[in-house]
Amino acid sequence: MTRPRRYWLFKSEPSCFSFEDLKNRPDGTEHWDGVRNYQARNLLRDEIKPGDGVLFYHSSIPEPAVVGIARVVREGYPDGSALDPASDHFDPRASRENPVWYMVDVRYERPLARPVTLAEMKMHPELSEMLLLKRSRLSVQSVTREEWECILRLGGVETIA
DNA sequence: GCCAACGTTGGC
DNA sequence: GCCAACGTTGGC
Repeated sequence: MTRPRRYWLFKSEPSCFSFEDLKNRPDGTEHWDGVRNYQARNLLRDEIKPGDGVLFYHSSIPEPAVVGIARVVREGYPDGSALDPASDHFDPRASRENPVWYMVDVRYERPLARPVTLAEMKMHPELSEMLLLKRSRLSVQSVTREEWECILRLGGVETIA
């Protein structure tokens, strides 16, 4: 297990797709599709690379929290759900020539020994600059190495060396 | 369920 | 290019 080069936080509503759901995938991987925000799209298309670390965050629940760690296993490629009229994420502007939206693949790595809640993050001085606390709606966002290590520590996980 | 924040759309 | 209207997200 190598140390990730860069770190990210991916949000998901567990009623839609949870960390457990990722764990239960036959190969532990999932296409991170359906992201429909340009800033997040740019990260998925251009910045997020295999080997990068992902904090898996559960949103829109009574106690929002980072619950586990995943790993990027495939870099950005066109999000086919935008082309599928049957998909909730269908976008008539997207085409094969101009995919508009991108996704990456992530793989389950490990749960935190205990979830790190949003309330806890808000109280921790080291995390006061986290994008999560400033731009709560951005569903894919960067995390600094210091923030990553702080959250793993709070979550009872030894830093991946 | 409410509401603030914020991204997108479209008229001008 | 501005900005009002509108839609969505997400914490509470």
